[in-house]
Amino acid sequence: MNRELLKKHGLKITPQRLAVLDAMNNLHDHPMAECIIEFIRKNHPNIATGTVYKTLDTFVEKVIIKRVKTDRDVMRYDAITSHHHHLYCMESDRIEDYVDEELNKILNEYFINKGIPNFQIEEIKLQLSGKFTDTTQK
Amino acid sequence: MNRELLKKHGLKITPQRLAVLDAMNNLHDHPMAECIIEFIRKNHPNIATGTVYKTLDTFVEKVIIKRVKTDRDVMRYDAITSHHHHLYCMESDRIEDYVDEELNKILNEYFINKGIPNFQIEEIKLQLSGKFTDTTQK
DNA sequence: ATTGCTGCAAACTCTTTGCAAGTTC
DNA sequence: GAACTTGCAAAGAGTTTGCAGCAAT
Repeated sequence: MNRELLKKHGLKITPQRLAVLDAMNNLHDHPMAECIIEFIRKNHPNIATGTVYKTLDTFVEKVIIKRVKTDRDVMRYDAITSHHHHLYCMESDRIEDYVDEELNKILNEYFINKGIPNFQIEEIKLQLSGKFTDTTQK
Repeated sequence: MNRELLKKHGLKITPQRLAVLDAMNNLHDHPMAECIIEFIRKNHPNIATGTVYKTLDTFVEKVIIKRVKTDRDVMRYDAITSHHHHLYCMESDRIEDYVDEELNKILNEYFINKGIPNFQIEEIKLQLSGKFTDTTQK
């Protein structure tokens, strides 16, 4: 539950923070701040832009969410779930998660054996660029 | 040579464009626009900020360079060389190229066999986040 | 001569900041 | 009541745009 999530990270429980978490749970497509604000304002019309940005920053700091960025556009945010990669279409600017444990295993083993000089790996993330071939636009 | 590169892409050869290309050749660390401008102004003090941005956009369009973006900061640019991945340190914000043909081969084979439903892959790129363990700060 | 490019400055977008007033624990 | 959080509005950074004049072909 969201209240416990906040408590766990030593954050005070406020309607604004709950609203941002709620938005993150409901907006699945790596929303940008603007979408999050728009979503929240439906039920909570007076929330300030600055508050949402501050809240998102706080959550990023506490690793409740992560930032995502493509080569083209503004900041987006990603609720933390399992370790996943991104499928990205340049044309539509759509981003989808891609989870593949088999791939993670291969990559982990590969780098454990090989290593990289002067670099200690903490996270391996793929960005697969290309085109979505389904018709349902998200 | 830079002049031929421009000609090949149907772009007029101008001192400003040559200067941007020269900067890209000399600045190896995925420079941001600001650094590029600063570099160029050493020899070419009157170049306009807007011109550099326009030139970079033109080059991105013609695929002479690419955009790179981390989760934190501004746009950076990357001279096109061979297919490479990125090592990225969150602390220092440093980015290095990582070239690994063996890895590319493994990834290509993996995805040729496996495929992704509703997605046609055009490019596979890794971002390896972690820490640089050498002392020479770039 | 034609087309394309540059410089300039103003405008724009997204994000951050400062602070007084209000909430949460 | 102490510490933190919010709303607001203004400022900031980075980037884009419009256009008159200039340069390249």
